[in-house]
Amino acid sequence: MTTIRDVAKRAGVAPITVSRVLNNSGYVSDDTRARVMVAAVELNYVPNMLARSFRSSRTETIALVLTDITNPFWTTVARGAEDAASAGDYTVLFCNTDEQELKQTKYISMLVRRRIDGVLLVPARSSIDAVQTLQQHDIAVVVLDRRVPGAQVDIVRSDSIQAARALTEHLIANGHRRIGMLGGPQGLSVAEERIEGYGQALRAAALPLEAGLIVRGGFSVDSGADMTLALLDQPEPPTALLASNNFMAVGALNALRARGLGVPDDMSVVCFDDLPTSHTITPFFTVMAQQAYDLGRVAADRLMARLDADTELRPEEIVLPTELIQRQSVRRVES
Amino acid sequence: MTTIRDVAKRAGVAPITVSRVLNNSGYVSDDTRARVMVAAVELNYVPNMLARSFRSSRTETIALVLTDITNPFWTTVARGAEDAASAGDYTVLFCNTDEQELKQTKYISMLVRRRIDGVLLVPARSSIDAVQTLQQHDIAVVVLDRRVPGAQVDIVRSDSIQAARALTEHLIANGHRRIGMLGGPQGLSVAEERIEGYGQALRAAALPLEAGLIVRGGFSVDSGADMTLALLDQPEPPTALLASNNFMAVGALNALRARGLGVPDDMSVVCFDDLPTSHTITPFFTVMAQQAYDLGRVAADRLMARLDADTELRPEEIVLPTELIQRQSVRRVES
DNA sequence: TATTGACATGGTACCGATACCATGGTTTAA
DNA sequence: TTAAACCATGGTATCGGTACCATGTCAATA
Repeated sequence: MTTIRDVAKRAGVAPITVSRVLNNSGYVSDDTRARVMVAAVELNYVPNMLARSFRSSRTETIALVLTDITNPFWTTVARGAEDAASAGDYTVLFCNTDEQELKQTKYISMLVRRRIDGVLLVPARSSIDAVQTLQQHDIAVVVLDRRVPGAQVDIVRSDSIQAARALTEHLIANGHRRIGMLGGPQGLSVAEERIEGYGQALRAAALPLEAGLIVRGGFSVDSGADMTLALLDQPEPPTALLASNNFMAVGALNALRARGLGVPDDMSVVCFDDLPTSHTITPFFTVMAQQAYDLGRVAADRLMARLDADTELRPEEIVLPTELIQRQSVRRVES
Repeated sequence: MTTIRDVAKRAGVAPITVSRVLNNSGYVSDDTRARVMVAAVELNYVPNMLARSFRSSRTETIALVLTDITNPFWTTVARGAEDAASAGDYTVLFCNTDEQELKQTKYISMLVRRRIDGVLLVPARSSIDAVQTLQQHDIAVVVLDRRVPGAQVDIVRSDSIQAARALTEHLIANGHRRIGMLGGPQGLSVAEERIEGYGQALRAAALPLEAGLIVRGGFSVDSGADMTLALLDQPEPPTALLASNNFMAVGALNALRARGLGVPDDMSVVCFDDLPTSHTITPFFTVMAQQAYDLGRVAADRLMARLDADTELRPEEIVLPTELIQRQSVRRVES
């Protein structure tokens, strides 16, 4: 394997000069630069990033720690982050936590060992530990999608309260009075906020907030189905459901179908997070779409800004808008 | 930042002994091991993988170079690869080529600079260059999904010819005589093989192979729509379509819908690669499903076997079975 | 008893780049 | 004219681990 020294010898300069040429740092005359370039090409020189990173302690790598890459919402976020990082000459490492704190801890410690430059983190729980561990090791962090109480950290997210409120109001405007809420895990900020927004809309419409209409579970198809069945088994079931994400909504649909109920005829269903039109054959759900691609892109840009900044940046909160897309899963009822 | 030397000093041993403890290599007495462990914990020692990788020239990292992570087929492959790699203590780097050779070249060169241990490669074109570049730099390669003519390399793939033949036979068995083939890009082995299997089925059934019924394009929704329109504009359009992947099939559906044609009433449609049930609300397409998760898992396992092997392994071809899943997109016609 | 090999530990060099400092020459400003 | 600032290049140490080789103990074996 040819090294910087081989190139230096061939070009008749010192290794450090080759380094300067390759990194565009310091002063190098055009003549020397050309000679070095030629020598490098002739020797088919490939820089050893390990050596460079080791010495300079910059890996030019960031990590995206998220919950589940198989959810198209996160896939899109990942794509946005990768495109932005790639444009800034950073490489992205993806880590799936499956919403499990243990996996998250394992990944975080791996990232610290690797001396990664920065992390885009979707915290598995809203615990502050992961953020602190990273910050203690001087690794830049941008949190996505969720708040981390008490942490001094950048956050890029959508306005969940407002979005949930708008979705709920849409149902109310269509005459629904008993709306079931399929909530996310306890203690997760997005989950709490969506429930909060739901509550705000009910209060604003002077509708009763029934605890029995709010159920909680994970962001998965199975959980969505379970929660739906629980709501259906109530003495007075809701006429509409608000699912905290796309997978839950699909689960709800499955559960309703199993009970012989149709959407929207027997039950209206709305949810967060659209499914890409390339996947769903017939776009069907009325959804509150988050700008998934932008979420990833903006977060990556912020992280890189932080990495390239000369001075420490003040933590910032960036809130992206959401968009209500009306389709066929809501029926107007008489109220 | 505490180093191995700090730990050694505290434990009263030589740095190399600490290294032995941390890597479980060589002989270390239980007593010494315990002392070192304690010292490491007390000092909150975090190994520097950069230094280790630099010296040992093993990064414990593999890359998955694929065409488009937003296609759920590839997402699933990625998940399979990551789970397997993770179990073997390897980290995975994902790279999207979008089927563009330029991007692929850029990524490959980045991976070489990073001295990655191995690459799972879905070649953007069936060119041998990428494989050779990697092998020249002593980076292990396993090719996924596609053949690379002339390359001495492991391949993990499904049997496309057989699968396409079976799909076509399914259409023929349902009375279809004029079957349109939405083919993939020229020169891509999977694309060619699917067309080949289609042809075999026609020949076996003594049906004419009309060149006009075979169109080619990319593995995208838009391309699927374009190809479908081209077939519809023929003097005697087909009664069934075979799409070379899931996205093309969605595109076909869109195009048919735009022309006011229904599936399966006016046109039967089958395709390769299922869409996950968590995404599609109503599984609809009759598909030839590949074992996407296993494809990734098996490939990663093979790559790791290659990396851990003492001797050079002979290139192997691993072919995974596919499964025909019948749903609602095929209509029986009178023949 | 002598030899062998498993066990346990350490010394030193080195992986390939860059940080830091030093050295001249040339140009510009006071 | 002289100091300061810029330009161009090099020497050397060093980042934090591991490879390689050396050394010594002790039990098993011939």
